[in-house]
Amino acid sequence: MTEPRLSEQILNEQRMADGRSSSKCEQICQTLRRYIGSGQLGAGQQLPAERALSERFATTRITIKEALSSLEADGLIYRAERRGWFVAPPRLTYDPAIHTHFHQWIGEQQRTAETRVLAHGSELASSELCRWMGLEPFTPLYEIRRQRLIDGRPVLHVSHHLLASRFPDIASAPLASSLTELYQQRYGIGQGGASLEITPSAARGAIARALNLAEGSAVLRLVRVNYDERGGLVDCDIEHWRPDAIRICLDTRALQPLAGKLQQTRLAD
Amino acid sequence: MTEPRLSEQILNEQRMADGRSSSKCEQICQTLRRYIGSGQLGAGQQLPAERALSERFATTRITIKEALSSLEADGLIYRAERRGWFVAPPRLTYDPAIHTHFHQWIGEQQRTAETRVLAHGSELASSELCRWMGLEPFTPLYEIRRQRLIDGRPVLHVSHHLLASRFPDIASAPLASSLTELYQQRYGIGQGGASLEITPSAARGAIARALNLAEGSAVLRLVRVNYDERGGLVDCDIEHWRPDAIRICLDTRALQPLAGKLQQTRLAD
DNA sequence: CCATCCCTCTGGACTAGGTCAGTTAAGGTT
DNA sequence: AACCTTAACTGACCTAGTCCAGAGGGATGG
Repeated sequence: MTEPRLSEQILNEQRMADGRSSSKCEQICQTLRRYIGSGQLGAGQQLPAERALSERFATTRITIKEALSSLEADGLIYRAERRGWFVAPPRLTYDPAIHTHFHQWIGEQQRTAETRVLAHGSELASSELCRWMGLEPFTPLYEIRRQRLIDGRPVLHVSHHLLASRFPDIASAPLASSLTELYQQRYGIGQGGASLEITPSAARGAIARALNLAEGSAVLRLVRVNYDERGGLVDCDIEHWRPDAIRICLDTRALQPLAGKLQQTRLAD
Repeated sequence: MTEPRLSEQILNEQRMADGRSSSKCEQICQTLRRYIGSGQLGAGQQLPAERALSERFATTRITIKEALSSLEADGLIYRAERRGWFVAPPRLTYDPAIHTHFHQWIGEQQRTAETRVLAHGSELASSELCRWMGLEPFTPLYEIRRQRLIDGRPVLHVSHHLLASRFPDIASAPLASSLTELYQQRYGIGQGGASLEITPSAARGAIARALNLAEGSAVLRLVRVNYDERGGLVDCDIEHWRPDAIRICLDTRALQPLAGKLQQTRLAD
């Protein structure tokens, strides 16, 4: 038997995982994980302060911090800047193919949504936007930066970049509600699919602040270029999600019959 | 003017970002970022040791570590356990709709690929697998754990779970090459789309070791349930990617004409 | 009733070291 | 040429604090 077999190898691994005295940091993680898993710490509940935990686990705050960061990366807990650590609520399911209104979509998952406009104004397309949207340099755009909260917790920072030519007088519109609806009702522009780019990234500056995250902590970046029903360019959304807040689900079975068409579109870009 | 305007607000922010003396950690990040951006540190090149950096930046190793971790989260650099820090190569582009063979796909992006079998053997479907694959409890499966390397660097840990009934005598097959090809040539099973779930997660145990990552560091988990051309279930892959190694791209424009069908499929599940 | 001040609690950021365990390459041995 | 030993070097992981700034609650004053 030259090949390793699961029955031997994986059992060994499990034995190791159980038997081997793992690092202190990992022990703390496991303990907290069990508390959360068993429901002794419920969703939304606050954890003891870092200082308190470091005493109870007989270690320093740095080690506790590392353990908490690790659980945070896993999406089990989240931090609220200078307020404490909390058990994370379940993730939202995001299906890029079904683009309904944010508030409706959240409502369907029995959660409450809120949108705040951070800033908005005219701009010229940056080189990155030109690449994503396939634009000429110096194309005028209109930028809208928004923050979205679920159950009172900020989970998303979006920067919308609209084709200025298609959205005259957008500044006077109500920007805190659904843009999809606004596009449809005021400009007669409907949804006709999008091209997406999903990249694990790090939060910096305004984005970190908007999401209550530390500088440089991991986020999920989602660049979304939206098209109308006739395939015309509409806008580009740069979304930064708290990594614990979502799960992206999609199904390529429906795509299959059009694979040829898709590849043509890609080559044409 | 009650609404905030980008021209004021965002410029202020930029001024702040420039003018405000940011944290030491952030300064280190920026300096290294510039070195990498300008090409003074090229892809694959090793950074000075943490101790050396802490001297040059006149700070402690903990601060340096934090800065490096932050750049790691961004995908600019990566660590090789106890060997040092290196500038990360460009990300691979992963299109879930176009499922070609791993080695071919990597080759197209001018990189070299390698696959290692870690373990394999029979198993019974876990409760999670039952949920993802829509199986009855106690369904026999065959698990194959593999590690995939690009340009010699481990970037992916996959755990394949095949329907044992469809793959008799799989243990004797060459598992280090393409499974897609094996399915087709030996079992006459082709690719007919998949359902995906993308979740930011944390690496633990064997996965962290296989990817040369620290316990609890961020990874991208991709659960992929594959179907054949007639919509029959084939297998489920649980992929854990180094977050700096990929970028997921997809296009829902091709999906649009079939949106009705997709929703039906979803409801039927 | 409401605004304001202040005080306490929280995490954020940092210093200044330490020990331990893999990795690696150079040198020596067979 | 193939193997082993060794020592230097690396990050991993840890201790034991300090100081700071934001968040929030309670007391106070209008």
